[in-house]
Amino acid sequence: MPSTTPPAPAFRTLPEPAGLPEPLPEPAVEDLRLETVLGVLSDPLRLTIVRKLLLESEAFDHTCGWFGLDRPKSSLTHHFKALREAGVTRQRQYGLERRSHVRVADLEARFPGLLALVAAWTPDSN
Amino acid sequence: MPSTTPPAPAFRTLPEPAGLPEPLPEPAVEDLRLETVLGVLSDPLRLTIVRKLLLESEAFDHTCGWFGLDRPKSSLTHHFKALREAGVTRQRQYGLERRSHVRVADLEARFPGLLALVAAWTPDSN
DNA sequence: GACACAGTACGAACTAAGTCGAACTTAGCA
DNA sequence: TGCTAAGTTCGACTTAGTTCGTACTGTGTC
Repeated sequence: MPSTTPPAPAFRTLPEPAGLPEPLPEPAVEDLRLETVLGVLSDPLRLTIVRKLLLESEAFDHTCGWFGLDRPKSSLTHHFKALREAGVTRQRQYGLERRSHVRVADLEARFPGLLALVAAWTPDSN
Repeated sequence: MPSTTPPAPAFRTLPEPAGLPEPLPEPAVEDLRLETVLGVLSDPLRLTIVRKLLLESEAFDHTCGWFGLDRPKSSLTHHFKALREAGVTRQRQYGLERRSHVRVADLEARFPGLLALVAAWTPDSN
């Protein structure tokens, strides 16, 4: 065989900085529900958000604005809240900004392999 | 370590019998969409159906009645159709009966690991 | 204090999805 | 021929979710 594909890099996580604000209310790891997580990920905009966090993170967490999504702010609030309440992302308040990151370890523990599918997803056909 | 957990049994597939009727209309493997599949699996009843097919199949495919679901027939038709149109199950008409089975190979090819999550799912909490 | 800014909360309008009864279709069988 | 059973189709209703405008909250800055 000419070249072997690497095992599964998929995505990486950045180390958690010290002295972070408390996360906003979210479900505990053991309360994560597969049907809820799948439901919240069955939306292209939210898949885009999670995928971008997994593959293109430049920092530990990111504000809504960083994603460059062309939707009214109230719509974005709605989707980021849905992701957090399903347990897919964690949000922290930094002064004015509210930053999100994916709960990689928690999701891998409960639903191993799910995030790799999100990372491999592409918006358009295919 | 006392005992190593087996790699990933998860579920098995039964061989396809010869001379089956043509499958009902369904998306091709390359047309399977992650967001659609996740959406159709974000329902406890449909997760129950797919999980039961994966873990408790007694034959290659099964009728709606086999599942023992306590819902009106028109509701069941709706859910089985949703699963088929999302590409999760394949349905064939045998005389009066319409039997379903999971498209294991197709789903594993497109979304590896997804079915293992469904197989590991449990209806109530956790 | 006044302002700009990031984001939320609320609510209304709209859309998609679930639920299910009733009527229909079709195969098998007596 | 007519019954029965498996399942569909249709339509009405209900529920849940999306979208987004407007008003609001809280922080930092001048």
